[in-house]
Amino acid sequence: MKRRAPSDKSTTDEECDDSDEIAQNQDQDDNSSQATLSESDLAPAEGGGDHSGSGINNSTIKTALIPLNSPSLNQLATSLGLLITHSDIDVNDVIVKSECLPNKHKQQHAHPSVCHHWLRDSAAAGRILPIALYVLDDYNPNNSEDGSDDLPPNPQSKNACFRIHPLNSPNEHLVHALRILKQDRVARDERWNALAYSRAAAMVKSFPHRIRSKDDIRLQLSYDSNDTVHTKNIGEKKIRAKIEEYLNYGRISEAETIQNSASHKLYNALCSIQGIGPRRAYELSRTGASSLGELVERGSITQEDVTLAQHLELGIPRTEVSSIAGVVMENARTLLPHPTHAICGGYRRGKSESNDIDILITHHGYTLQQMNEFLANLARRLQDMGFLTKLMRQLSLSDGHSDKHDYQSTLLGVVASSSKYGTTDSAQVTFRRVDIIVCHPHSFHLEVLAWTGSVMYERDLRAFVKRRNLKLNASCVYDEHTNNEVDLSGIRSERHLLAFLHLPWIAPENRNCD
DNA sequence: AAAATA
DNA sequence: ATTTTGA
DNA sequence: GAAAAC
Repeated sequence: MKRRAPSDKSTTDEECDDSDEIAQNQDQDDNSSQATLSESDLAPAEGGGDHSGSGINNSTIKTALIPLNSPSLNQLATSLGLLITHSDIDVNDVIVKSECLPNKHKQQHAHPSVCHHWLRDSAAAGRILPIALYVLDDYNPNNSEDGSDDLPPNPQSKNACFRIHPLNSPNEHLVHALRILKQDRVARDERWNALAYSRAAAMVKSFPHRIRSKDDIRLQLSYDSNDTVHTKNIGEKKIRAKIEEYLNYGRISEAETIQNSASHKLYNALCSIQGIGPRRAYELSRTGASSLGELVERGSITQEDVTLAQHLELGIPRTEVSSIAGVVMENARTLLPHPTHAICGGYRRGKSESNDIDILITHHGYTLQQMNEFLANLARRLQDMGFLTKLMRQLSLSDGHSDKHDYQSTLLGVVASSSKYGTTDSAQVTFRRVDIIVCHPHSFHLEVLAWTGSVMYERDLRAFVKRRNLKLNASCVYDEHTNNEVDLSGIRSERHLLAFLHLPWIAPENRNCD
């Protein structure tokens, strides 16, 4: 994913063909975004007792940010005896100070109660969520599977997985400048600073209109009592200053300096080499060398690596992505009757050029074990025919099954893609990075979600569900405390999955947060 | 570097 | 003021 | 166990 140099100027529109084989049709009644609170939702939280604490006991004081434009939430908060005060940061928001149970951890209550995250999450979702997932006692995912209606996106959310991030932003320049700053922080091994810039860039990317002045930002966001604009993920100190500089002068001088520095260029070149990540690139780029060539001569890297990197740096047009996937699937079908597959990654997000090709394959009625064996066979087949030329992650294909079923379910490799009209024979081959992933059919939609990205979308997705004590990875969802896996066999589509997780449906083309 | 928590 | 930041 | 991979 990071393989893309700063010049990520995605060339424009190309109908993102929806030849996704994943069914994501789902009837949603789009009625009530002004959800009403059903009795059953409220009941468990009302332990009884007097008013000012009503049900929620008097341990700690937590705060939650709630948008004012959600009257039902305010009403709800009041009915629970929560204190609502105006924040001095943000006029459109209020701070709810609630007496709330300590979140997580073991509890020995006689009656069910919800953690304060419920309120905050409801605020984030812009609507009142069912409490089932927030009940602190035994959580049973099956009795809360109500959600076949999409939640609306929330442009003001701090979480990328609630916002819309189209492929092309009207503020591409600013976003690009922020990304350069991000890259620089990565290069300096300042991981968290880099994350902050990524978040800020994603936030800007989600603005639907061109920003020319602070007033433009106000239109989408909120301001505090001092008439100062405040935007989530854009702090008051550093990043705010950079953006103001941009608004005033049309550029961020630090970004330009970075972009012109030789060490920055060398660092990026190094990172594009397989097996060299931030750490080694950092080390090598400060050995005094000024070019890759020099490092090759010193023996730090090989010419072969450099040449391969040059191939892999080239964007892959959509047509080629689907034709490569076609070759893979054609061979897959000789080993497996009717596979289900999806092309994920940037392709699914609608990018006109991809950095690599992510193909996800499953099969109804197969176990993960069987899928893994299938993948090993597929790998061998693709290698034998000379299509798959390199395996980055070696699959141990000890054909005699030695108990140790150490087959893997992801294949990271390189294929030789003959650029179609290659009139000339040998020379017209381009090497492309391909990831082939197999999974259990029950986790298919979750895998699709995970392999579609973007990185920031995934990050915020997982951060968000974690606050409900759910852990999510590419292949399963489970309860953090009980370690019980959530049964996903009833999930019919990626969209259904998102509804199940109480997340809004963001079309893949709008997950381009990075 | 920013936001959440204590 | 300290902790968290995706898995 | 660190780095790199997604």
